[in-house]
Amino acid sequence: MPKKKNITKKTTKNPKKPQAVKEELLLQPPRGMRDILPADQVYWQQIRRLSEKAAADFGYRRIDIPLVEFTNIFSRSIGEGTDIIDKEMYSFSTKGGEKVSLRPEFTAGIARSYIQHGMNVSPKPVKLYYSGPCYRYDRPQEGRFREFFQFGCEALGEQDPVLDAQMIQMGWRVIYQLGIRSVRVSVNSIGCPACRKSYRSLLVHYFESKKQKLCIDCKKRLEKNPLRILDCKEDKCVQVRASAPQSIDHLCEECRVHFKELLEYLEELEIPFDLDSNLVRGLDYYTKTVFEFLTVSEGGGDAKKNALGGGGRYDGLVKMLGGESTPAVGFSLGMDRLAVEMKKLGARQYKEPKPRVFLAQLGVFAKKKSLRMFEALERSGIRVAESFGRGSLKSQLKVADRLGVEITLIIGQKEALDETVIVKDMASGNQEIIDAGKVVDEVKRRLKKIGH
RNA sequence: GCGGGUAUCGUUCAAUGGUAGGACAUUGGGUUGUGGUCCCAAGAACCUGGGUUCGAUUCCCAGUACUCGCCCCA
Repeated sequence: MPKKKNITKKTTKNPKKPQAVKEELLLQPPRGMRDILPADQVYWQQIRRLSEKAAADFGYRRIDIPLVEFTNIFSRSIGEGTDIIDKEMYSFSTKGGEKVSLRPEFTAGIARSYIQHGMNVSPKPVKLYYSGPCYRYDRPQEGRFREFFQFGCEALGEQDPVLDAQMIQMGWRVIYQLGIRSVRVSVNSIGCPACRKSYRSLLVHYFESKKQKLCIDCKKRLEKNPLRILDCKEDKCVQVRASAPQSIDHLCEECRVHFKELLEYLEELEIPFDLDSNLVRGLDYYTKTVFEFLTVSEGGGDAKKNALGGGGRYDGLVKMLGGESTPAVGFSLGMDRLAVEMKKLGARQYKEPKPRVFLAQLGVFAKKKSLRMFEALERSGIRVAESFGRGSLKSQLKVADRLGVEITLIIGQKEALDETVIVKDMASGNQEIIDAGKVVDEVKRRLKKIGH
């Protein structure tokens, strides 16, 4: 009785002012985060399978690295002045006061691991692949999330351009095999630090003279990161740079030869590529080769380019992080974008293994027997479905039917006692009673007879 | 960071200034231990906070999310 009073008091008096503001419990993850539900896994599984197969085929071995690294691992390698570092990192301090960040990409962490574990003494090149989530605090839109998944490969310790070609070959192959036939590769060379420096001053000199015609952002870029002006989508900047000096015309001899050889390899591989002198890429650590994988989709009148992945050579990165000078090259693919593209195209999906047998039971005793029967069937490699939680035979058969199984095994009270099982052929509806001990062999025989 | 659009059962669509209806899906049933079709039933929703109003899911504003585009990128 007194309880009741309390309750009414609470409910009638409180609504005016909620004292302690309860934090609202939102039944959704933070912005840019999302679940990948079973229905979509048919694409993801296909991506995982094909990409890992390609990595294995080319001799790459898996590496897993932490999701969290010290912030300066990223800021030093990717570079201050890039959007990724300046605006998009999930950075925080730990209770111990360490400044850490969720990885916005893998390459920096892999270079760190390479140095830490002394991989420089391993046979070269050290070939690694990875996949997993990355985080960038960016504005979500189609195919872009704050938590996104990358697959990628890195080859460290080899400077031969044939590795650059292999990277492009692998990335291109994965995308193509996933059914995205419209994939194109754009390649460019931004040179080594030496030739880039002189190219850079040429470029600055050029843009300086046309500064008035550049957009606001590009005026800033002119000081911070002039190469990125080549990336700008603003009309006026596009016009201004049309006659800007191009990096490939100003490569040093070594870089020029490197690039020339890469192109020859690509021709040999018959991979369709486009030279794109404006391709720069956002990260600081790139040297020489840079490339991107794009799809071209018709967006009304003009074709829209959509980046599925990219990569390049980063000969300076390992040294930047304190290791010995190590040439390296890698690429990564945006798995989310691949999935989006596959969905659009109605690309081939991973086929989930389907059960061919259903096990139905009636009554407590039979249910117990079924548990053993299920295990026996599974162990002999027969995929079995069940609905042990359901009581009526009718509803169980309904489930069996929906699953499209070929055979249903029925164990009722009587069969459980007799050590028998009813074998029902779902297509014809015919059924027959057999010895419980012979179920596995009988089912195998019948499935074989039916075939696929 | 900037602009446009959207916001109703799990999904997809309706209607409505007086608290909402269908379809698909789900669960149960159409006698006792037998599926597909069919029939019946049930559960299940107005993003959040303000404002206008006697009254708002509906109108207005803000927030948030989603979405498209810009920027950037995978």
